[in-house]
This record gives sequence, structure tokens and C-alpha cells, in this order.
Amino acid sequence: MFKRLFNFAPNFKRYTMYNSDTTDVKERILAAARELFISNGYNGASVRDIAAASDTNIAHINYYFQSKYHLFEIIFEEAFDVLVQRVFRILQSEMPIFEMVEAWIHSYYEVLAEYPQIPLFILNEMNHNPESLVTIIKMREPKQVLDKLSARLEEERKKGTIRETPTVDFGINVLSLCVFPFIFNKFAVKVSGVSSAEYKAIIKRHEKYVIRFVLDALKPCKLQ
Amino acid sequence: MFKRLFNFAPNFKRYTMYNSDTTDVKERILAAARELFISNGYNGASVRDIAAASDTNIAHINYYFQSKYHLFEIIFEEAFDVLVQRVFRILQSEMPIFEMVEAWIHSYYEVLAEYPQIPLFILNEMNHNPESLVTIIKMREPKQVLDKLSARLEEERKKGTIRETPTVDFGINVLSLCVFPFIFNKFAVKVSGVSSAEYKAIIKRHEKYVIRFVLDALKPCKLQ
DNA sequence: GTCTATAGCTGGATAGAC
DNA sequence: GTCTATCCAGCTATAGAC
Repeated sequence: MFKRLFNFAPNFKRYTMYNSDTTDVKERILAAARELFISNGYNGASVRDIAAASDTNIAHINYYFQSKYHLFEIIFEEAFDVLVQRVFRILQSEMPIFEMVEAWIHSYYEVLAEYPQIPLFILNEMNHNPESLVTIIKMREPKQVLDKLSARLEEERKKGTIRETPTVDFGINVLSLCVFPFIFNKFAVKVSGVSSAEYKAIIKRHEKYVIRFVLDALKPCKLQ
Repeated sequence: MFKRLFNFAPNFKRYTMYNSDTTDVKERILAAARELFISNGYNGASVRDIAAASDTNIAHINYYFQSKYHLFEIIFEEAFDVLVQRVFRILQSEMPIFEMVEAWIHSYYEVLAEYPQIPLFILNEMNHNPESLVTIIKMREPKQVLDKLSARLEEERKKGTIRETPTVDFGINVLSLCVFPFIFNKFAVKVSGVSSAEYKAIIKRHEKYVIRFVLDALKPCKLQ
């Protein structure tokens, strides 16, 4: 299930470049930790569970990763990069503005369809345990990305391509429309009784609405 | 901090109609449980913490509420009603459609400004512990509310007041735009470094954008 | 109704044999 | 590197004195 995580998380290589037999144990622990931490959060996943799921034992975990918390930080970093790397690359590209926005939304829907549990995981851990996690996030320089987006929006507004658009409000809207449907997944499925497959189809269709919504809000009336 | 919760949760009266001195102990436990469960989740809040915060002891909690889980269910029910009662009332009213949508969004922003932690709390507990909580939610008959909204949208579309609007997609959009900014609160504050007060101001302004966004998406072009 | 003491369990981490 | 046994801190719940 998490195999393809590697595509999005180059930093993860740091922990997988060994060639000895021990690599296998580390890998198995990481795979189990990924699954359990992201599903159940830090408190909800015990090292005992992780040891059992990876067919190792608690001593292995502490031998290779020093502590439960250190292992957790590695998983958090990975998960954050999954959500952010592709999107940051798009936001810093020089694509035409409407294409960029569409690619931005689409890449969220694509990544989140594969890893729907990550946003809730991150938002949760940030709520209960911010300090050391903030460091991990700030290293990715989100401010720089926001500034670049601001400059882009201002430039296009001057050209008359888009309306006056406050960057922060616009960013919150895009995030809201992309991320929330996935956070809401399990709630909706449990309460409405639709199957997970049906909800996936609903979200797939929903992406189109979101793209139209956002582009219409950006374009000045005369261009619509 | 949670005193005004009573306004939104009439069911809560069930637990507060006693007049003896013991009421005070129950009240204090409920107040502490409210705060701690909603901030830290079921696993993150221990009965020890709740006892300490309410200046009672563990035996009191079990005496009055039988078990930690039973106490939790009461808090969950209350919290759910806070989010849902006002909104359900608006969705079932006969207000003109555009007024209704604006009131819908506004009531979310108003309730969530006061209880910003509740959505994450509910989404979380639904993820980790759905079965018995689903019952609590289904008792509020959300399906009925959705059907009423569907009928309303269809009726207005026939009159030409609004575009063709799929109820579920529209509902998800409104929920996303209203709820996510609050879920995102702590993350944004910690990462960007803006103060909580500044973020509150951002959200306050943001409400206006959301209302415009949603109404523009509903209105047919000729009416804009 | 109140409160202390404690049972019984699960958590993370480590010592020490191999 | 591996694994068992164990420590100790935390948890919920309850027994039983007052």
C-alpha cells in the first residue's frame, strides 16, 4: 500500500541506502510504522503494534531508531513531503497561470486519492505536538512558495488576466476545496452508508467542480 | 469557556436537572471532560487528568458516569449538536434560497469561531472509533436534511433562480470552505508565525469571500 | 456520596545473555 | 545484531472503609 511513497519522498533515501541484511529489518519497521502512525496517530500506535506488524521486536525498534519519537519524526517528515513536494514544484513553475492553478488542484486530488489519511494525520499531530514538527515544516520554506505565488498573482492582475486576488484567501480556498473532501471521507461513508468506492467516484467528479469554481473566481467577468 | 455550550445543546439538560449538591460535582466533571476530550481526543485525555482538572477524583467519575467511555459519549453528542443544530434548522427553513445559503455559511463561521476545536475532534473520533458514534449521528437524521436541501435546489432550478446544482457536490463545497479554515488554524499559526488574533481576523474576512464564491457559483450567469 | 488503596493491564525502554 | 525478561510509569476501574 505504501510502496509508492518513495516516489514522493526522496529524503526517505537517507534511511534506505544501506545494503546489509539489516536494511530489511529497518525497512519492515518503517513500513509498519508508516501504516500505523498515519492511521492511528502517535498515541494510537504503540511500539508493540509496530513490532508485531513488522515481524520484529521492540528491541529492534529502539536499536535502529533510538526511540518511538525519533521513528515518528521520520514518518512525519515523509508524509509531509508526500503532500507538499509536487505542489510546491508546481507553484514555483513558470506555467501559464490558469494551467498552473488547474495543475495545483489536480495534483492534490491525485496525491490525496492515494494517501487520503495523511492530512488528518498531519493536522492532528500539529495540534498536539507542534514544536519539533514546525521545524521540519519550516525547512521546506513554505513562506518562499507563498511569496512566489503572491508575485505571480500580482503580475497577472496587472496584465488583466485575473481579478484582484488576495493570496492568502485564495490559498485557503484552494486548500479547503482540495483537502477537506478527503478528511471528510470516513465520516461521510459511515454516516451516509455509501460505499468507499462510491465516495471515491464522488470525489473524482468533485475535482472538476472545484477546478471550475476556482477558475471562475479568478477570471474577470468579461473573460468568462 | 464552555458555558455557552448549553445554548446549542438542549439534550445536555438531561444531565443537569438535579438540584442537590451533587450536581456541582457532575457539572465540574462534565466541564473538565468537555475541555480535555475536545482538545486531546479520547486517548489523549485520561480520567486522572479529568479528575484533577475538575477537582474531584477518579471514583467520582465512575460513580456518576459509570465509565470513561460513557462520559465521552455524552461529550461527543453535545459537541456534535453544537455544530449541527443551528445549521440543520436553517437548512430546513423556508427562507429564500440565497438568504438561506448565506445564513448557512454565516452560522458555521459563527459557531466555529467559538468552538474551533470541535470539527477535528469529531473527524478524529469518527476515524478511530466509528460504530457507536454513528448511532448518535444518525439519530439526528442527516439524510432527511439532505433530502430537503435537494428538493429545495431542484425547485429553485426549475424556477431559474439557480443553475443546475448537484446537492452532494454543493454540500461538500460549502462544508469544505466553512470547516477547513478552522481545522487549519493551528497549523497555519504555527508555521506562518502570524498570531492567533491575526488568523482570526483573516478568517473573519475570509467568510465574505466564501459567501461570494458560493453565491456566484449558484447564480446563473445572466443574474450575476 | 466520598475517598483511599490497590488490582490488573498496557505503555516505552533497557539490561544482559547469546 | 538479535531476543528474552524485566523495570517502571501510566492507564481504567473497583473494593471497601467512612
